[in-house]
Amino acid sequence: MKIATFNINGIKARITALSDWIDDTQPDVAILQEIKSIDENFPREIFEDKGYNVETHGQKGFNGVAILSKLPLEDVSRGLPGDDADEQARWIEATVVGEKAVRICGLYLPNGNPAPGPKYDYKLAWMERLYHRAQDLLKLEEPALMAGDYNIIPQVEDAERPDAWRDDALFRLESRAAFQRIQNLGFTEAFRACQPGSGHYSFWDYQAGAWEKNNGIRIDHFLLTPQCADLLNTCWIEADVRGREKPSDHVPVWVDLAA
DNA sequence: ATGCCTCCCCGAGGGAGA
Repeated sequence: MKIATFNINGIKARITALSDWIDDTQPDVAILQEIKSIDENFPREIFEDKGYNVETHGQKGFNGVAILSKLPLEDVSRGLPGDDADEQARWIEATVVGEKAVRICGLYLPNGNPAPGPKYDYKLAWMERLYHRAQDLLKLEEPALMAGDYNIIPQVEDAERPDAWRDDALFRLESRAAFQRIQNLGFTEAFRACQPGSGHYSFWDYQAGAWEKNNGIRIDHFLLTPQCADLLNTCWIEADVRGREKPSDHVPVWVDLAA
């Protein structure tokens, strides 16, 4: 089962690029972030016509997540538990049943800048809720993954210019510690399990020729439960998508599971 | 980089992103 996570930076602006990418790569499951659309305006029929089931959790103007799947999406749940007052659409989960059942959680973790400040407090509080959801997922002892735009640069080798990010919400020690703390529960970070070394990025800013200079960061991740990690064949970043016509500023990250 | 683009809201210019 080939599963991709992709922050598309607006479904309206990315319909053509996303549609072409789906046609070319044929993911079994595509986990999307920043659809920037309410559910009613998401062009679901474009993807249904390609054979995908579509589940969205959108809101007006920004944020918004979705899952596309060739296999049925079962037991769909929207919103990260732990704060009923949180109105931001950043979490969706569903079960996909192939050779094995896999619980798929799609997430768009808050950016958190400027840090410190209320937006950074929201990021850390959201990560605390994520920690608790991760704990509950582990208790099921089943294949499950949490994938998406984490807005976390895990290590210095995940940025071309780490010094420029030192005090940024994506790289501050508190942010990285919160991400590591979730992994320490027993999750496998799929890309690092497959590929050591520096220079592998999933985001390049639109500004100042970041793509041309390869001034990127790696912030889109897969975390796998032990039962899911046992199924991991490979994980890779499809970086060349960033150089295509009218690209998102993120590129797809993939896992191939024996499921 | 105190944002050099891009996206959204709409139908001008501001908020948000990372």
